[in-house]
Amino acid sequence: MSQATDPQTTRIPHQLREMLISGEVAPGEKLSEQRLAQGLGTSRNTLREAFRTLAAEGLLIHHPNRGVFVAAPDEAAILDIYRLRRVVQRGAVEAALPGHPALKDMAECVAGAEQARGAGDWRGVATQNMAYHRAMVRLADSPRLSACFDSTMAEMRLAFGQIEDSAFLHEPYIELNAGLLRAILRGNHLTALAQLDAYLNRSEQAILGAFARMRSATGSR
Amino acid sequence: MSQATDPQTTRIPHQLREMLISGEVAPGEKLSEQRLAQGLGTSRNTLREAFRTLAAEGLLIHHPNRGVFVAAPDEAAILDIYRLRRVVQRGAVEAALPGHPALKDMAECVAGAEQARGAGDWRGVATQNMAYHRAMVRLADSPRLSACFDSTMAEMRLAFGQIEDSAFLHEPYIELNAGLLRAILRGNHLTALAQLDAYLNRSEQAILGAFARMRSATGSR
DNA sequence: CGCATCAGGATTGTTGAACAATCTAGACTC
DNA sequence: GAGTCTAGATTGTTCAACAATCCTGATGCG
Repeated sequence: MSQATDPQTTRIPHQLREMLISGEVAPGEKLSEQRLAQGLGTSRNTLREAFRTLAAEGLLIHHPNRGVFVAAPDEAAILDIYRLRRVVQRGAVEAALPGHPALKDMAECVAGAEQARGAGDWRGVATQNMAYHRAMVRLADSPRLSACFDSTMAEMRLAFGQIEDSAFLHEPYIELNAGLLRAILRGNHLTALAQLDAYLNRSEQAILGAFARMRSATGSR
Repeated sequence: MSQATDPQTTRIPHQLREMLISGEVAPGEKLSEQRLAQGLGTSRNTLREAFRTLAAEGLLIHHPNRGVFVAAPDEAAILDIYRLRRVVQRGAVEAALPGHPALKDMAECVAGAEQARGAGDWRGVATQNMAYHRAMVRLADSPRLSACFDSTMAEMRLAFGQIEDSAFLHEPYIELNAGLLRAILRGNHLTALAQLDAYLNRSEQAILGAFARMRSATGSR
């Protein structure tokens, strides 16, 4: 999957991104230049270039003179992300045209999520759910908007990495996603928007709740 | 204004960004590592790190093994940017709450634009216009959404850098901006949305028209 | 004349070493 | 126990070098 085509310049950032969204490195963790460069088989300078790319995407945080850390979105970040989602995804639904290719992608994500649920693969459900929403944003036919939304969704992955990523955080949304898609396909934008709001509110609450439980379980800060 | 605090790591990208949005380097121009590093008083490696940051923001384009170029948004990019603007700015207007601090910023931009027009400073009018719209997006209270919008607006600067940046590309919008702000302050969201659409359509057409004239004037491609 | 081929030079990609600047951790003092 | 200080580790930054790639112009052919 991740082959060496252009090598290094493109491979290292890709590889790093994979490590981040797969949870191979934990949110908040410090990434040592020396150690990581050795681990990736590259030099410090090349790795630092990749750091800049990922930092600009919001996946890494650069503290001058202190090092780079895996982003660890907190409650404020979640609120921010959902404010963004409300704006972007509402816009996408309103822009939806019948027969748009992204609608097929969304349908496939719903099917894929159901299949993953059947296999008890909650991580797969989460992945399909994210793919579903990214496909939804593609309804707006704006690569720039999609790019912005995609990196925001990658940040969400880092949020999930901090909380217990259990089933009930994903299971309820399979049905909501399916219903929302049906409303869009039916051309019923009002219903679709209402269902989108319902999804976003419920999802946001669930994540914030998980954060609250984490705070009270482990040390406060 | 641009002093050396954290030096280098933050100064070089800032300085580069200034060069880009000020038009000191032309859209499409190739940036030689050796020459630019010397000009900025830094090393190739440090400059390359800055390149990565700016490339992630969309201001520079990185062609592997060929070099980095100043982004030169074309017609497709303009269409894309305006699709994004429609989604984001509509969302911001809908989210606007009475008394929001950004409303004062918007008012100041309108005043600033009128003043610049009085002085015949069209570049100043353009700057105030952009600041106005960025303030509008701040109505949504989402730093991430604002960051996305801000870098998109920076790209617009590069678009203007390619066309004749004459008065009529900016003058008409001072009034439209003022009217739109009044509608928001009045709490009349429907009128505000209508005026926003009017602004976006007119502005988009004007830019695309300028592009068309440029194409027919200079060589096609 | 147009076009393919092919050096040669220039530029980017990438690394390793080195040193300055800064931070971090642990020892020490009071 | 709190504050201070030193030593070590890490980041910031540069340089020099070489491999890989691209670009330019010259050459030769049809």
